[in-house]
Amino acid sequence: MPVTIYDIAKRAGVSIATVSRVLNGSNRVSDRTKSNVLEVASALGYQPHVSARSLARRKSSIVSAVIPMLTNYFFVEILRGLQDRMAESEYDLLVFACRTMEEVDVQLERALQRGQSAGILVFSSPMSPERADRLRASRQNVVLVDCFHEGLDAVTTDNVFGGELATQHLIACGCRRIAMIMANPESVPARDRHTGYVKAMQEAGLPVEPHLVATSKEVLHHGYTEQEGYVAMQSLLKDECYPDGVFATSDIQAIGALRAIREASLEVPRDIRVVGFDDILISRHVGLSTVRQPMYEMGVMAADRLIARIETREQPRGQTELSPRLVVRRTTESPENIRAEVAG
Amino acid sequence: MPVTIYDIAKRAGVSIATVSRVLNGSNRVSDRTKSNVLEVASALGYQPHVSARSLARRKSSIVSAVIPMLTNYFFVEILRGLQDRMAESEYDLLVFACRTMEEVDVQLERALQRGQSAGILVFSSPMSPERADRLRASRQNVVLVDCFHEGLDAVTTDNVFGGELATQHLIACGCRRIAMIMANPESVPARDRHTGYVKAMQEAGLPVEPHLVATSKEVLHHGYTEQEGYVAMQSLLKDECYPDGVFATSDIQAIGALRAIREASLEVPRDIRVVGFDDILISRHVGLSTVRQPMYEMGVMAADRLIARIETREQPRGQTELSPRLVVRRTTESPENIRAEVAG
DNA sequence: TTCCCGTGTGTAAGCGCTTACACTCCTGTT
DNA sequence: AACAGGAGTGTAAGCGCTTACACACGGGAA
Repeated sequence: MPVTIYDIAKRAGVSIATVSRVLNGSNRVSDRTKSNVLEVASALGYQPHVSARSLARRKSSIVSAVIPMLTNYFFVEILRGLQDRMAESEYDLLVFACRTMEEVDVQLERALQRGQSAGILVFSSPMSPERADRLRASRQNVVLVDCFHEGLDAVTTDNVFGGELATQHLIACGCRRIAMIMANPESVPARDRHTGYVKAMQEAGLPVEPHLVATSKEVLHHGYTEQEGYVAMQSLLKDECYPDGVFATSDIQAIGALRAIREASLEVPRDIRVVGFDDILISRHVGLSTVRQPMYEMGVMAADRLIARIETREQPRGQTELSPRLVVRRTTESPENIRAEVAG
Repeated sequence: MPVTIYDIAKRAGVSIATVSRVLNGSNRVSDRTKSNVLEVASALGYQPHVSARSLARRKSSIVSAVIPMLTNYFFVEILRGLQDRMAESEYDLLVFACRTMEEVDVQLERALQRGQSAGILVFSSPMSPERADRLRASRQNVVLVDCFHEGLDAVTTDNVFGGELATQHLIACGCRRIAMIMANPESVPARDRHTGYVKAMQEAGLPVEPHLVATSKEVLHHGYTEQEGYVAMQSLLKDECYPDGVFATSDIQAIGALRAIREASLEVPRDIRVVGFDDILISRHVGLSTVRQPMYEMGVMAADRLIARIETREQPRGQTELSPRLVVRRTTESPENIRAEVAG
């Protein structure tokens, strides 16, 4: 049986109240007693009982995160930011990972059923009215990450802007027939990135041709997969007048696209330039130009948001939108530069 | 303030004991009362208070997992198996992710400090005597995953056998100068895979040449990175008499190696055959031959092990070793087959 | 009828901790 | 010398739940 504050109290010759006060850093204890108690506690190897503590304090130190597609580097990175910040504030992270989008509601329900978490984070899950209602009805502290609903706290990136950045960059590289590889339009970020694409094209006076947009119908991972990128690129290449630039809604799709291009014996960036989205680990090594999402920061911000909400219940909605950043690499460099690089 | 069993009791006209009994599925309650209570409970939207419950039951429903390098698909996949199984048994998963191996001890300490978890899972962390002692001293339920220590429960794969499988396969493909790309030897699995490599080479009567083993000294991720694989392969290619087969201790390293080979204008599998380890998602698309670890199953087994230990405290050590499996893809196929495939 | 026993329910004592309130000293005023 | 007030500590009442034990009731055996 583990050591309790009673054991410490007895051994230190004080009451449990005093022990508790010392452990909680109350200043209403004499220095002598304080150091004595601390000494005994560590000698006994005392570890507070989390459940008892949160029961008495009427607050939990556990935060639940519902994460679809954890296989995705993007989420892992957010998770890291989240956890780092949460740890600083003494919160622990319960992870409810879902493989598919259908599983989201199941896991969400599990997370809500636990009740009494300090808060819940929901990642990248399109907010149907039902889902949003369910979340609000739970009366728990909720923060959305990479998804949005007015009426709920959220941390997102400006995906429209990201789409613009990518497309403008391709245009600046001299591309004129710019294609887009879209994830499943169920995904709001995918739609937003497409909006940015259209906006940039129009601003540049380029025609937006529907057959240049390859849209995934895949349900699994909302089509954010290597395979879907590969297939999409293949279909784009069928056209004898193939595109000279491609913007994919994610790096992993872009990597699939690169494979299709290579297999078609075309060369990047000479024949086709490619820009992805996210900036996952491997992109740097593959030399993929991309729009970097500040993933780690998203985690940090989400944590801050949630903590703020937990500690001061009533407060205005907080909706943070972070800006993505263009990262230029080999897949959009001008061929001369690359030759120079290889030579150098 | 949330609904408690008192509210239900009052509304249903019974005592809290009865409510509790109903909620816990005790059969010592009449059917009438039972259905009545359940009705009231759901009408009120009752959600049990986890902390109160685990305090009263003297057992927690939370399991902590300490995971280094969660960025790695391997871990995510194990986590999935783990969580699926844990969920079935009503356990929730607290995740302590570490980016570097140094962080392991920090997170481990955090996990242990929580105390009163139902159990702790430690992933892929070399068991120094101190670490093992710390774990045992905590008197908590511990299961190691992908690492080993006599005296602690563990779920591992047979890495020596995996190394043999890979090497034997390369030999069977006709390779004679077989190189190995090693992660940091700090990693026990890496060492074991190397042992398997040596074994297979010797059994085939092939010389084990030290300069054919490129060993990473990288600390981050123990060298299980694309970049380290890339660099290692480059160094192997410096030799004018370069290898005709390469076994890498992980797929991600193998992918780095493929890039180096491509950049050296050599062709896989014609000039060099490559085998990885793990079978991460992308390997299938890249066509990388590999030794598949049953990741999901590892998670499931680890969960089973831990649950067994939790529910029946004293019992013999349980150490499960799973067998990896060879997966043959393009990077080791004979060139004719590939031509056939492309044609077909 | 009396006794026994099984069934269903209530009472109350915790689980380990926090914290309001009460109390005891001790110091510094007046 | 009497007393106010603050510092330090203890007592006890919870937090929401589980569960041992007690008890009431009814039916069957004697």
